[in-house]
Amino acid sequence: MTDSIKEKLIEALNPPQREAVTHKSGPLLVLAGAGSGKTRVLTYRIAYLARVHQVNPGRMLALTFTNKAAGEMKSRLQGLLGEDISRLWIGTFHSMFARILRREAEAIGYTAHYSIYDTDDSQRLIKKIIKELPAEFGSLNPASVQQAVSRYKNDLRTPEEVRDQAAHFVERKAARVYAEYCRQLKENNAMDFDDLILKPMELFRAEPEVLERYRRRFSYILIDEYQDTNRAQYNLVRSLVGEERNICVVGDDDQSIYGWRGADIRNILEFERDFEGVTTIRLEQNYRSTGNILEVANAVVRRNTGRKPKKLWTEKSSGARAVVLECVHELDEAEQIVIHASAVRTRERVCWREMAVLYRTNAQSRALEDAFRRAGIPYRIIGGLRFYERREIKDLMAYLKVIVNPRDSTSLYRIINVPARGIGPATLTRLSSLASSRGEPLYHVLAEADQAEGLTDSTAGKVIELHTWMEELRALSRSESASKVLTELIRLSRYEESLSDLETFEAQGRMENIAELVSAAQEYSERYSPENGATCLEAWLAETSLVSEIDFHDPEEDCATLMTLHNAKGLEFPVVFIAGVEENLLPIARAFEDTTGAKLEEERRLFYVGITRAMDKLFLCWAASRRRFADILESSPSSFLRDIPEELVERHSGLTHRPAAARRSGFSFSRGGGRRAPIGAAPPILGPGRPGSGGARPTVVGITGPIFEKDYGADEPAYRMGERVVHHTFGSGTILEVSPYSDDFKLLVRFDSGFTKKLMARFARLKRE
DNA sequence: AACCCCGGGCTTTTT
DNA sequence: GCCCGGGGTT
Repeated sequence: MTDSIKEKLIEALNPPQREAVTHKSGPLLVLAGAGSGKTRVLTYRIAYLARVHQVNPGRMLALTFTNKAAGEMKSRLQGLLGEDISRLWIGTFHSMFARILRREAEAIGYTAHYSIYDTDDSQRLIKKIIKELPAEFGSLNPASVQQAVSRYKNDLRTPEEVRDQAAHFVERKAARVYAEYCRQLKENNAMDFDDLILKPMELFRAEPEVLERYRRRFSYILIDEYQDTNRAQYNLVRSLVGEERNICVVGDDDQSIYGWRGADIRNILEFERDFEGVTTIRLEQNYRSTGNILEVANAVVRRNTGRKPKKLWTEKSSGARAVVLECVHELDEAEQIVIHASAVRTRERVCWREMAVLYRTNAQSRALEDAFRRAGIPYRIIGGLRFYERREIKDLMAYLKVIVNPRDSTSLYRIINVPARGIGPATLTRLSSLASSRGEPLYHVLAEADQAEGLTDSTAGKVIELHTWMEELRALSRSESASKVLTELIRLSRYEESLSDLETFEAQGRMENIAELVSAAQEYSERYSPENGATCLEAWLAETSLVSEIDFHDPEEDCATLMTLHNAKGLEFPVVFIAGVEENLLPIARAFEDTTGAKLEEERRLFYVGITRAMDKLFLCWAASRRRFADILESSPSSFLRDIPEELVERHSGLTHRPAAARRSGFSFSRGGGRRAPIGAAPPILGPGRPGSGGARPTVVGITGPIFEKDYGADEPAYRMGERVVHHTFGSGTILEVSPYSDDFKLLVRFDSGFTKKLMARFARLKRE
């Protein structure tokens, strides 16, 4: 019986993979190159331990970086282990330790209802602290202090250490803010992302028997993307490794791209020193990319020093050359990407979902997004302003945080006057001085607002009213689902009414987001099962605080994916475009400030990560100029491109044909012409290339026409530019702009009263004049 | 207390 | 070019 399972698990593996999967005990380091079957090794190893070595699944802890990676491991293990997977501890560092902290919070002076602050929440708190401190602290920038504090925490430095070691008075000031920040976090019964790693360490130090309990519990620890762990994470895990030293880490030093977040590449380079007698296994066979793509990747990363030497190889054929697209400016670049994406799709029968456009900074997404929308290509942007970071979502979540954790004054500050209910700064100051004089959290004194110094009866009444319905919601949350609490909250807070009064395009978008949040709550409430006595709302909040956009990435939907290079790690696509391969963008300008060259090497690894996402076709794009803020900057190709041997690429240059002045004359040089060639008539970009540069791009100008002159045909808008309309509150006006938006139209209307408003056609209920 | 206008800073990447 | 906060006005 066991033998057949054993056979089944190892038959699909190559020799080093098999060795990693069957390794029984003692420290194991798997250096897994891009696309070498890393996830397969991890999941098979877990299954093998459970089925062949009979390790109880409840005693294995598998840590990943993203929820997506954890989800993928779980779903693959589902097939191998069935029911047993529910007992495995698989999740991100942050979610696993958040879970442990919920159970043990009391031991370190928190309650199980603690709030989790994201970067934005932390920044708000820091900003408030800076305001409360003497005026000379006003020079501090909250965002940079937040970053510095995060860094201090990841490096395991206390506020006192930072203060005593401060080399500069700015740092001494930051240390002061850091100390106060820690104090107020605790007062708010709140933890930031870094605390989710640091507090368990504190817990284990304070309560050795708790540590012992978890150490005994996790007899096998596995870590994915080990190259991205920081010092704190490493120390935390090391404290959990038991006598048997059954720790298995899988990573690739060439894909370490989170140094700025405190990831310490030394963790992987020095693993062998830290765990004596470690077994090291290298996975160098790549199953993802064609030979050419792999050679491009190797050529780039080879330039880095301080890496473990390795060379990926493949049995696949060499495939097409990588295409270098030389563009005039970022709009041209976006157009070229659209053109080539359309051409590849027609020619190679690739669907949209098999294509990705990767870039260094989120700001680059706008031009790309516009081009995709104009061309009518379905696309999806991952990152940028993430769903849970939108204002209306954060507002509602802040209410919920206060309901779960009334000590969370930072969240209360956020929503006490949102929507406006007449509780302004003056009232807030009086309430908070009442709170501090009593040594109670702000929320507690809301009920007694009538006793606060200098508040009018009517203002105090408003405060008490707020407190009353918040208490109703609190009571509700103990027995009802998260979605019930949320819908009641929306009703009682009159949040939607405050938006719907506006009738603008923006307010409409916010209302759609709220509807989406409600359905997310409903979806969660349906699958919620009580755990550790946490209410549905608490559990939902805990989960949503730690999810990221990429976790919602639905591979079924036929959309092209646009995202940053960082977000692309761990994914693969048949066709990949990397946009903005320019000096000072990739590598980013700031990388040159670092004289050690370490930042530059990280940028190179980032480029390497991007290249190795591609399975069959790779496009590297750069533009000779790029709009940044208000002005246009000249740019030149990335020095990384020079590292790629000429015979591996094929160049498409539009530079000789495209005067830079084209930008000034409006949007595009291809607009005026009306030659309508089918998209499929693109130039033979996939055929044998012309080595060297310089060849003019044949007829590309001609084919841009139909893509950008999209006629709206069947969904012809009911409104036209220049048309005169009447709105029931704003009066008469003229339509300035009509643009499609999901299944509706966005209108820009200048009213005779002088206002210019953005409206959604469906809701504006305009009449013709 | 709410609204409006202006100026400054921002864009590196994220659990 | 956009968002936020500050300062002024209503």
